[in-house]
Amino acid sequence: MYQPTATEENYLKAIYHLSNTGTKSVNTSSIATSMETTAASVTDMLRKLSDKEWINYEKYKGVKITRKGEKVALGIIRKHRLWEVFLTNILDFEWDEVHHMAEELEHVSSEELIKRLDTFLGHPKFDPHGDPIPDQTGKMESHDKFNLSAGEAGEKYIITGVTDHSTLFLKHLRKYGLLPGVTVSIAEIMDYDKSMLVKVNKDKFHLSLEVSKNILIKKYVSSK
Amino acid sequence: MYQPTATEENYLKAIYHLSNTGTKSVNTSSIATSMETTAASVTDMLRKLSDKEWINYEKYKGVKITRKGEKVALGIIRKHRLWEVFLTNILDFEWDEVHHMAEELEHVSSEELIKRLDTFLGHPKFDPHGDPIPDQTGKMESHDKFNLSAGEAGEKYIITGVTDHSTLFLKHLRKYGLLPGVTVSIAEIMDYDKSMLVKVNKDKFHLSLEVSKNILIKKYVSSK
DNA sequence: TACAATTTTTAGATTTGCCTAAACTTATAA
DNA sequence: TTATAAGTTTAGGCAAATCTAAAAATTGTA
Repeated sequence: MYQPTATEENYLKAIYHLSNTGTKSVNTSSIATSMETTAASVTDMLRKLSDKEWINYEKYKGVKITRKGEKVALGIIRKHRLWEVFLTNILDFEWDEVHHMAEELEHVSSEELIKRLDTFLGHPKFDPHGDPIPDQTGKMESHDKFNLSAGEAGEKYIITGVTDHSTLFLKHLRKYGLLPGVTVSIAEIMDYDKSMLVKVNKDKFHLSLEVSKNILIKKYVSSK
Repeated sequence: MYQPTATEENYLKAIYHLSNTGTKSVNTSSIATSMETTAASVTDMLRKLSDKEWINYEKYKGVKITRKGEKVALGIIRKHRLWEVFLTNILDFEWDEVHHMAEELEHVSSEELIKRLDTFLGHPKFDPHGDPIPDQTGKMESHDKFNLSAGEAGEKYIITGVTDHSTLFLKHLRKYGLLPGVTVSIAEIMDYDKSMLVKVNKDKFHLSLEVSKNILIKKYVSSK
């Protein structure tokens, strides 16, 4: 059993995320893009990760994360998301401010620390962006989410998350109060560009398809 | 202005601490000992720290920290001690468990994070071991402390800190409830070995000189 | 199918932080 | 005062993570 370096942890996290977007094996260049580095650097690292059995790697054939590697990745994702909850709920940061800090905090190694942080925060199931927090064994909730862009006029929904995690997008949504947990109803969907008029409390906003595609929702059901 | 690496921060912290124990300039081997590395490695690093003007370094003549370097060191010490308060007061760790975790957390870079943590914790002036926490400008309280070994029989004191920060010593004191803030009175001082009988609440303990030398106290004054 | 375009890997360097061994300074003691 | 001990620096190297440029493999297409 090896102790991954912070860099190795970041590669495994990236590979894990890329594995879950497409189903097939992940290729070098997509990792390079997501890590903002070169393909050559990725190849170097893939050999190392493979030696340590966190991935299965065959030259020119791409990468598949192993169960061991997935465990490492889920551990990091758990830490990242718990720290995000801490930063927003306890230190009052906005949801668009916490990512970078959590990227540093996630590499603090103590398991006991994260266990106690989890307890202190009340065992949260989702982070401020609506992403599920894995438990110590790596399990997490994944309640059926769909895009606001697929919602119907006249219907009422609850925001559960986002698919675009960029600061720009998160800030944009914050301006309208479009945060996880908030109830929105679709007043009207425009035929010509699929943009929509939505009602949040007493406010009405016009959302482009670009925006609604990146908001995740679930059906509204009264009382929880 | 350079951004120090975590390693550079650790060297500056060590040099700062060594500067405050003795008054003269710090030598290579004492840094090597405290960093648990070799003299050769230290020499390498001293050149780098000197280039960045965090220390004044002359070959064979030892090192003096500059005002710039002191600022870096105090920033790290501030972070370290605030995180220690967080770990003990909020996450309920014992005072002998927090050092290693704080060593990692102190290198998380966000200034805003530490500012908010400070506010959340209620602007504590001392860490769990009684060491003063520098404020944002580097200032800190340094209330006159003296060693329990210099206390007098019959007198009452309040524990304010320790000079030995080893886990072993801290655990030992915890067993007796000898923590900062606790009131102790000296019942008797043995002539032959300077060991003492102390009363803490209703309990009486025998403390060796070895132990009493490493406990810091102030005079007891009723109400506050 | 063959060759051009794309993707991936290799080769060779660089930087940071560390090491050992050897050389060099400074301090100490006969 | 000079030899030896103690402390410090230099030289040469290593591992991790990165880079650019060049070579090799794969893929796509005429």
